[in-house]
Amino acid sequence: MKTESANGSMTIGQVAGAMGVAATTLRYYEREGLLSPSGRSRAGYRLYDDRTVERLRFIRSAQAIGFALDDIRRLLELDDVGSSACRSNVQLLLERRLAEIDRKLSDLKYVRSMLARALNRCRASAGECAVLRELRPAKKRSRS
Amino acid sequence: MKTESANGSMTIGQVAGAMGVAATTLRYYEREGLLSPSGRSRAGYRLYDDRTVERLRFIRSAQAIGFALDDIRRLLELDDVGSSACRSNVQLLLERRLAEIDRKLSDLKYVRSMLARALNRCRASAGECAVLRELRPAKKRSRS
DNA sequence: CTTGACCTTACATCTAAGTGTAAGGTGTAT
DNA sequence: ATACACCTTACACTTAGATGTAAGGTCAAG
Repeated sequence: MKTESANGSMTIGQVAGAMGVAATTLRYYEREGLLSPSGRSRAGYRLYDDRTVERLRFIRSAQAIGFALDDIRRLLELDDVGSSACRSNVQLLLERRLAEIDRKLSDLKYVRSMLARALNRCRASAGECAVLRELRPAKKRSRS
Repeated sequence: MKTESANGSMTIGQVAGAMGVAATTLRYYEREGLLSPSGRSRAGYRLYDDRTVERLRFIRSAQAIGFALDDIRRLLELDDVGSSACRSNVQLLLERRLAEIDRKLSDLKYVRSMLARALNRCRASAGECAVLRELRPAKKRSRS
């Protein structure tokens, strides 16, 4: 197998390796209509180009923040229709999604502040815990 | 059933109604060790107080931004040990989680910018689409 | 010209997070 | 005292998002 990846055609394994996902996952995404290879080799191997990689990055990011593949597919379809199709409901859907993202953003900030508060309480309390002291026998404690 | 909810004891249905989750989901969370009722009535009904509601809010927020219940349980456990337990690994875990949240934050910003860009393209393109014009027959278009 | 890493399809299985169902107890309003 | 909304447990089922398995084709290297 040619190990070219800067070019516009990489195999499923190369994409998978580059993006840290399983090749089977890419086939799964294809079945679900999220990500098609740009073409096939004579032997039937899937061939991907750089646009596909970008698309995959979007999918994984959207997934990481809690979007279902089904939602993500719809978002990608919006992008796919390009400038040619009707826009009235597209706009509406995008606006709803942005609002949803902003809700997630505030959830994220809420959870973050909870954890940060816990971490502060943790750091504030007495410097070291008993177990940790046990593990470092020779070091004398600086402040009683 | 007494319909008191400002007090420190509400039934599962009241909590569920207030938070917009199914009562069965609360029982499920209990089985999974995320959320216990503060007590039981003589008849065996679960009774929840305001702290439980706060906890539920955290669970739902964390879930919304893509954390698994399993992770959330661990985070809640950190909080539960309070100031009494050993802290060495707790601190480490909190720091890792905060880093993860910050990663999610950048994913969120990335996806948000993609959608916002799409929305802008959408708004910029020709004002109205054909279907929308069809639907409003009597209104003359202001800028040909 | 065969070995071994990679690819193909099709189908079965797994996990997380619920949801549904059955069979029964509770509490209060009429 | 009975209807009705709500609660209980226990267990089966569902859905999303993969993962694993079987049976085979492809290709560069030795």
